[in-house]
Amino acid sequence: MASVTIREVAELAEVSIKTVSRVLNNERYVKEETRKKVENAIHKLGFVASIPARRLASGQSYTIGLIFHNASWHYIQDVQKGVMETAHQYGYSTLLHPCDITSENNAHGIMNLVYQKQVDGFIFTPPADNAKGLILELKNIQFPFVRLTPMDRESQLPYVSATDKQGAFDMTMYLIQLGHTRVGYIIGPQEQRAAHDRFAGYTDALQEAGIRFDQSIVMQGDDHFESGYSAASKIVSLQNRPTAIFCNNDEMAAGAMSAIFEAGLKVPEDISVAGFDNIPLSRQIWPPLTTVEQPISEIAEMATKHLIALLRGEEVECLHCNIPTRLVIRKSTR
Amino acid sequence: MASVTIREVAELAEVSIKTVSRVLNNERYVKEETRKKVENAIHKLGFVASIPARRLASGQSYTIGLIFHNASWHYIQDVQKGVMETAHQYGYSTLLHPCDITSENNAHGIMNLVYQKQVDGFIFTPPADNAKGLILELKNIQFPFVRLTPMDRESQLPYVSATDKQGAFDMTMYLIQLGHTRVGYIIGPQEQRAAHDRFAGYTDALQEAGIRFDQSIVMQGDDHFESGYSAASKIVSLQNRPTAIFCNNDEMAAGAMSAIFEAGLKVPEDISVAGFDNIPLSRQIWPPLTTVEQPISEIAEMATKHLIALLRGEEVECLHCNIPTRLVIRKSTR
DNA sequence: CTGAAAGCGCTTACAG
DNA sequence: CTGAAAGCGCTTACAG
Repeated sequence: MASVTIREVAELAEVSIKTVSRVLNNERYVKEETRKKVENAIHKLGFVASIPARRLASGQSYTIGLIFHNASWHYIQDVQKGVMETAHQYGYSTLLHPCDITSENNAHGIMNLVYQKQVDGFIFTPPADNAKGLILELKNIQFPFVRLTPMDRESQLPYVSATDKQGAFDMTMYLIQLGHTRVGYIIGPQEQRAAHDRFAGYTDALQEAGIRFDQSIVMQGDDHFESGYSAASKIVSLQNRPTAIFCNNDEMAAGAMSAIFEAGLKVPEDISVAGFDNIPLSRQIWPPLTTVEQPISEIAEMATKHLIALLRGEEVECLHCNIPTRLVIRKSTR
Repeated sequence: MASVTIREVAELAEVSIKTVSRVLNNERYVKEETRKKVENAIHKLGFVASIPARRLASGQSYTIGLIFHNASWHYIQDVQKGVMETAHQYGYSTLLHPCDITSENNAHGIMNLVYQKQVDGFIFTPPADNAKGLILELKNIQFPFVRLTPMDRESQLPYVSATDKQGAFDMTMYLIQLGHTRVGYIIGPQEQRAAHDRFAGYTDALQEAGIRFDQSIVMQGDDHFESGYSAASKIVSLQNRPTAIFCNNDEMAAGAMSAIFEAGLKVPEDISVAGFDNIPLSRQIWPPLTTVEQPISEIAEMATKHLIALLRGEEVECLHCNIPTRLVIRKSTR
C-alpha cells in the first residue's frame, strides 16, 4: 500500500518533481527527451498520481455535482448517463447528490459541497432548481452551474431545455389529423416548467385547429403512474369521453392505459393514448406507446459541456439551448 | 472564495489546530468548555472543513466505488440508491463507475481508482464481478470489496445474494398449484449466477411436483425486453404450447407478454406469465405482473454496511448473506 | 525548457 | 485533556 510518489519518479528520471508534474499534466515546454525519461520512470515504477493530492494543491475538485430530487431517480437515469459520460470525457468526475427539495435545509447540504471543495460546479435537474435562495446564493458568489429546464428563465443564467411546447403541439396536431376532435389531457406537476410548456403546446394546437378547449377532459397529474391511472379512470367514466388522451409523460400514459384496460376498453380501438419522453417503458408496454422523444441524454450532455466550458473559462456558444423533440409513432394511437 | 481554514478557527478559539481537528472529528478527550469555544468560533467564521485536505492527510478517501456493467443502468438503479443512502449515513461518499466488462482493460480503470486513492473499497454488481484477474489482484493486495450475487462463491470473499433458487422454486410451485402442468421458462444470461440459481429452482420444483422437464418449452434469453419477446414468440407458436411462462426477470416477462398479445392471445386467460425482481415496470404493464420480489435495495444496503465494517476494521456478522425473496401475486397469472 | 521553495488544509504520531 | 512538529503528494508562482 506504500505507493509510489512523484518524488520517486523524479529521482529515477533525474529531474525535478516539477518536471514530472509537467509531464503528468501534459504541459508544453518539456523537451521530448526529458518527457521520455519521465515517462519511462513512471512506467517502470508503476506510478499513478494521487487525485486527493492534486485536488488539494490545485484548489480544484475536477468534479461536477449533479443535483436532483430524491423522488425522481427514474427521470434522472438518462441525465446521469449523459452527465457522467461527458464529464469523464473531459477528465471530470461526477458527484451525485439526491436531495429533498421540499426540505428547507436542502440548500445547506448543497452549499456544503461548495465549501467543502467537493465540486467545481453544479448541474440541476428539475425541480431541484426551484430553490430560489440557493440559486441566488450561488449566483452571488459566482459559483458556476447549469440548469435543466428550469422554472424561471432569468436571462443571465445558462440552461438547457427541450422544445417541450413544440413537441406537445406536434403530438396534438398528429392526434387531430388522425381524426380526433376530443383529446383529453393529463397535466404534469405545476412546479415543473416542462409541464406548463407542454400544456401550452396542447392548447395552442387545439386553437390552431379550431377545436374548443374543454376543461372537463383535462386532469391534473403528478407524473407518476398512479396519477395517470386515476386521472384516466375519471376521464373514461365521463358521459362524453374523449377518443384520445395525451399525457404529460410516458409513465402517466402507462397508468392511463391500465385504467382504460381495467374499464374493459381497448387501446387504440376505443381510446388512443400518447405520452411524452420516450423512456424505455414506452416500448415495454402493450401496445407500445406513441410518444414525443425528449433527448434527455443529449440535453444532459450539452449542459455538461457548457458547465465545463465555464469551469475552464472558455467562451460558450449558446447561453440557452433548446434541444428539438420528435414524434415517435407506435401502436397506441390510431 | 478565500475560505476559512482550521488555522483561523484555532486562532479565534485560542487553541491549537489539533484541538479544532479533535472537535471536527468528534474525538473524545476534549474539555466541554474547549469544545464550546471551538464550536463558537466555527459558527462565527462559517467554517467548513475541506474534504480534499482531509483525504490527503488521512490517506483515506471515505469513498466507496460502485462498479457496474455499462449495460445494466436499469438494474443498477435500486442498488445505487441503497448504496448511496447507506454510505451517506455512515459518512461515506459513493463513486459510480460504469465499465465495460467485455473489455480487456476495464480492470485497469478499476485498479486506477485504487492507486489514485479515490476509493477505500468496492461494491461489485453482477456481472461486473466476473473479471477473475481483477478480483484476484484486489484480493492479493487485500483491498476490501463486497460482491452482489457473484458467479463464483469462493468462501473467503464476502458477498450478498437473494435466495434466488428458493424464490424461483416458490413461484414454480405456485404456478403448479394453480393447475399448470406445462410451465415454460425463459433463462437469464449464463454469466449471471442468479440465472443459474433461478433455473435450478424451477427444475427442482418440477421434479418435486413429479412433472417431467421439457426442454422444448425452455428458451435462452439475455434479460432484456427484446429477448423475452422473441423467446415467447417461439414458445407461443409451438404445437403444444405451455399454459404458463416463467421468466428470469420482469423485463423479459414484459417482452413475453407483448409477444403473447401480438399473437392474439390473452394474459392470463390463455397463458399465465410470471417474472422475477419486482421492478416498477412490473406494476406499470397490464395486466400487472405476478413476480418474485428481490429486495435489491436491501441487498445493496447490507453489502454497503458490510464493506464499511471492513473499512473500519470492525467485526462482521455474516460473511455471506442471503436476503429472502417473496412472491408478489398480481393479475398476470391464474 | 527546467527547478527550488513554499504552500494547499488538514491528520498522524508523539510528547506532555 | 492539549499542543508543536512533521508530513500527506501534489501544484502554484516565481526565477532563471
